Amino acid sequence: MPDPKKGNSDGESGAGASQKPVRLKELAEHLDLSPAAVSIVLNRSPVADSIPQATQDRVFAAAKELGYRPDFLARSLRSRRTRSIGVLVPEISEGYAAGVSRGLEKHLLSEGYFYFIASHQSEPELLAEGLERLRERLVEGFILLAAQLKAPPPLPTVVVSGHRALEGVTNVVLDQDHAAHHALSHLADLGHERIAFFRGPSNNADADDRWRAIVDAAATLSLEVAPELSIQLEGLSYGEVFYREGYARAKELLARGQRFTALFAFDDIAAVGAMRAFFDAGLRVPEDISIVGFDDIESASFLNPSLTTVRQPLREMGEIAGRVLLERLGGGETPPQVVVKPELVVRDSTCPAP
Amino acid sequence: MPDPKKGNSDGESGAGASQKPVRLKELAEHLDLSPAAVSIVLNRSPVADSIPQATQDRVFAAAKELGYRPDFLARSLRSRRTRSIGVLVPEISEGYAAGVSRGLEKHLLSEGYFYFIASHQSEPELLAEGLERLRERLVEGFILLAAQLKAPPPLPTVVVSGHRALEGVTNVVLDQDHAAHHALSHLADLGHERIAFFRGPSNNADADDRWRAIVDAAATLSLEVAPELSIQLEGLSYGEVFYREGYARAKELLARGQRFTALFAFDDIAAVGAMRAFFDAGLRVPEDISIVGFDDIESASFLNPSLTTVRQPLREMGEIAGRVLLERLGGGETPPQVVVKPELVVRDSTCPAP
DNA sequence: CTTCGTAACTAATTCGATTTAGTACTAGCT
DNA sequence: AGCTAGTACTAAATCGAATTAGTTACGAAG
Repeated sequence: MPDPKKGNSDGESGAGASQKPVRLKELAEHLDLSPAAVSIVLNRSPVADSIPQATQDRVFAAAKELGYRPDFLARSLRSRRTRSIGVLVPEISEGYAAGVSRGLEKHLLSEGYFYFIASHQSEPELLAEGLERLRERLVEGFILLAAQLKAPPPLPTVVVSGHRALEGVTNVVLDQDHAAHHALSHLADLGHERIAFFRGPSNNADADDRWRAIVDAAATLSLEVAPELSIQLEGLSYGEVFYREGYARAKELLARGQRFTALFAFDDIAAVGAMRAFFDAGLRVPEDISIVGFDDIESASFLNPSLTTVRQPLREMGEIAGRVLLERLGGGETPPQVVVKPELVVRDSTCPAP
Repeated sequence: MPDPKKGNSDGESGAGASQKPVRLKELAEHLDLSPAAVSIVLNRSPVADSIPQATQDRVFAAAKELGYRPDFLARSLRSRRTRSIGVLVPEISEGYAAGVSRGLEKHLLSEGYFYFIASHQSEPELLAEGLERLRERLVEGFILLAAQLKAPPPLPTVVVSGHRALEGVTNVVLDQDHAAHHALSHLADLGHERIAFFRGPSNNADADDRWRAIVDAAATLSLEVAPELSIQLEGLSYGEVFYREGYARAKELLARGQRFTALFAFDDIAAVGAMRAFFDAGLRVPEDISIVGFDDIESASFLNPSLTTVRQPLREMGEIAGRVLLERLGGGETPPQVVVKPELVVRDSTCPAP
């Protein structure tokens, strides 16, 4: 006799009712076939060639009718493929990471990959722990943002803004030399000679390379990088806001009492903070001080004044990271490095030196 | 004779070498015990009481020595628990979603949960598909941001900014009435009578509720909500920037030629866009037009002028979402709604009406 | 001296799909 | 008739751990 569970002969009851999923075995019984046969058909495995089309059609029809979905865990356990990747970002927040993250989805989702995300706060221990925990979950690869890896990770990895060549790792990096040259020659053209610099925090993957590029470019342009105008930004403790750091360091810069007519900030966020500090000190931007940022975050063109900045194609870098990792996972070879080009976006925060 | 693979008798070779993981079976053989016994000890299952402490110590020591990590898939397949949750946000980007996302990690990671994240672009079909794909991956629950659910999802769910009461769903919402009242009474106190409004896009979960709250609050304060000053923001197509929408709608507002002295924008991003439009039209903020935003995004206090806004405790809302979901998953009861309070942050974008 | 109880385990099943090695049957060829 | 070659499948092993139902050995109680 029929037991008193709610009868649902339709497999696909629209409402989000949580009826228990159909299993391969049940589907097979329904079809009067073995689970093996059904699996073979559904996965279009090579052996399926010998199975007549009529049967195959029956199988697909029944699978659809009963709403069969292979169990992800069982399948992954067997195939050792999870179609998942792990993403570690410095901080889930505005600015840089947000820009890159937007690009990640593009290729991944359409290929059936999902990603776990977590933050590493620019701390090596957190990064290492994140890698380990994600590996336990059998992700197939990593995408890391602004991470300073010491050793090659155990899985295919793409690092956005990674400057160390490591076995099995593809670095997606901006051409920092071009970037620095663009920014500084723009300032030089405007007649700026006393230029202040925000140097990136030591725990930032781009900081050293960008600084080196700045020093090189300055030399080429016969500009001075004055130590008394160079400010080292500090990394943030968890949850702090980087705008504040730009603000504080700009105040410090002003307190030094040194004359300068322009600031090249490490990134847009710090630039915005600095701009605020200059306003608070009664200075005008750009009339008294020109500011060049870095990144071209979404808000950059809407600020007051709008921000002249070196544009990193953040979103594109995210897309590249996703695509390159997929290629790797698909067995393709990938280069140790992909270099993307920056672009100087001149807006209203720069003008000729006073 | 030993085969020519690199000998590693130490289980824990520091470098990220990808030696194949130790299995329960191997560990058991090493210990000269059955896999069952080892499993029982390691999981501290009740039956372990009858196993002498000495043996237990041996097991733990050996597990550590060999670097044994239970296979996540095998374990999950058996236990039907994945310690994963699914997060769907409107867009991985600056502003609202970034703020909330920052709060999510707090409780989840420390409890061993990771989350998949994907965007739903405020489109019901993408949301539904995301839910389905994530469910296939056997996430244990969902956290949704600004999602408009039609039907209750099949798993424990927390919706941040969800205004529909649904079975099994906890909504974390802002008290929109307080928010509207704060903002409008601030403007009323400053003598503003002709106030323009940006109404949220129809695909935004907060839009209707907030608009209703605004209309109610205006009535209470005897303020007029003039149709000719009310502008409907449009939802965005994939990848667009919301600043631009604020900018465009503000231009449209100006083009109507109606006098107004203040704007209450749907959110900070739209407010920033509008501010830019006003500047471009030769208007001053706040002297000619006061602006009140909504959210208090990270940059709000660093803008020029800094933005008066209704603060949503975004990060806290994220934390709450994570905590509440964990409680649910742990078997606890959770309320259908958690209401958080807004706060008016008065900065420099508002001043007495001209 | 048998029986019971318990300590200390182990064997076997289960989770749900994939995959390899077979098997039964038919058709064709000599 | 006997043999091969397909065709259309199925049975059983596998992935790696968790769990239930036993099993063995030993000491104590009757």
